[in-house]
Amino acid sequence: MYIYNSLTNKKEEFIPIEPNKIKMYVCGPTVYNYVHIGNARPVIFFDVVRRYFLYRGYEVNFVSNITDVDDKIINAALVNNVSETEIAQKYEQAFLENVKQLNCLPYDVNPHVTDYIPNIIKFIEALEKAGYAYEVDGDVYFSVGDVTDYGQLSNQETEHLEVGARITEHSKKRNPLDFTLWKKTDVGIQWDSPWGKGRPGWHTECVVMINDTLGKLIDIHGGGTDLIFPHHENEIAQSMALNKTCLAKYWMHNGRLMIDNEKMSKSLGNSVFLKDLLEKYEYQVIRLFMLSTHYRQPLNYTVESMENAKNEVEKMRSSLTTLQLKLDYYQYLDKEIQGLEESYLEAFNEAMDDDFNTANAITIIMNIMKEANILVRKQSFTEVELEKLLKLYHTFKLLLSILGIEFNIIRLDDETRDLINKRNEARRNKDFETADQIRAILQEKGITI
RNA sequence: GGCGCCAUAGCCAAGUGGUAAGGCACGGGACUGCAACUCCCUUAUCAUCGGUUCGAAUCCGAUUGGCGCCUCCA
Repeated sequence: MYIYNSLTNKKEEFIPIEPNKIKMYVCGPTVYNYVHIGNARPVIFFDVVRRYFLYRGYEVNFVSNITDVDDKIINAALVNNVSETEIAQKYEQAFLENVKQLNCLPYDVNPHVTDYIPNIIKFIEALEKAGYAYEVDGDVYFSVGDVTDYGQLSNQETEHLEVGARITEHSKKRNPLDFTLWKKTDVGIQWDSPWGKGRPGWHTECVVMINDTLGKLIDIHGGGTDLIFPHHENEIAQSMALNKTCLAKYWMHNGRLMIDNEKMSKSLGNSVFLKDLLEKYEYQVIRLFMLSTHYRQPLNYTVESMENAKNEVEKMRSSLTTLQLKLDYYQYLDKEIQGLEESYLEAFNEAMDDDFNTANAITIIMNIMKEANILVRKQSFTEVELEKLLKLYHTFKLLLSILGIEFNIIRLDDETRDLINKRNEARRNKDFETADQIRAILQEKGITI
């Protein structure tokens, strides 16, 4: 298996630190508002990464944080005249609900910054003691200059970064690239610390929570490309300073989601909340849309591409439904089979092993669908054909489930089988009125024939 | 100013040196009592120019256009 590593800018063979075990961490949202559809991309993609690892027999420990301390949360609390906790809990709940609606597997752990304040303080103290941090008037900064290789993830040279960096006039930083570890505050939520009252900066939380939940060096750290600099760069700097590790062996970054070829932003007024999209489209459609493009490419959200995905999902549903109903009708659905359609599995694995090429993986699923559709059209089936159909059915279903796409298809009971028989008989007798009546009854049960 | 990405049919999209996967939509046809579903057929030389090569969408250079990051951001 090969994974593109942002740290080296190369596809690298994936070798877990511990055989068959994977520790992965994906940066989660800051819960100051409902998440937008851009947030859904890493959520869906890394869920598929996890599902694929599980399918390949790995044990996966999947952690994603909830950032519940942040300026934006504090502002939202002030504006609405409620506590930060209230804001954070409301939007965290909404976020987790959306994640569930997207049919993502539940996270193993969702660490919260507010639960890690003592650890964060300890971590900053250790950095200070080791000479990588300095205090100025109650603020604590990380000294970027004291770390070698700063900029290796984002491929930035320190001197060039300074040109574009915004240097505030009264900056207390020794180096404009230095970032805040602890921020002295007078307003909003705050904690006591050796440096006085304040709250932690953004970049430390992830390192501390990763160290605590997963360890000092994990297999995969994921997030959007926009987090590469400065967030992930600063995580690495802290980890190198204290733990002498680059925190994660493989750094994976998904491309941005665009709306009509424009960046999604509040100022452009083109943000779309995930919750609103979920009202418009089934989760299968959203997932297929998100997975139809390779994860490192930018993905453009348009009404047209959503409709496109919707049509595809309808075809998948109808194909799988026909397949299952046929097998069920012939009392063959629950039969045990040995093995699946190996050639499709191999092709699927090959696509996914190549840096999670979901676009190609979807093509393989389409191929299965095609073969099944052709075979299932027959009027009657031999034992061999039924077995083939059953294999195709299970393979189809399995591969879809790795993409997190599942369909609930009704099971037939004897009564329904009877109805189907009666309808067939009516049609043979050209009694189309009865046939159509039965069809309507079946339709109501969710059975389209 | 620095770093980086992208440009393939109406649309989405794979392919990264050996002669353009797949899907959606459109059109034509088949099946059907009608319909839905399904099936078959049809659709591009890969932004432009130049170079390397027996051979390039794929490598190199230039140009044009679009985008991201460097400040909170998935």
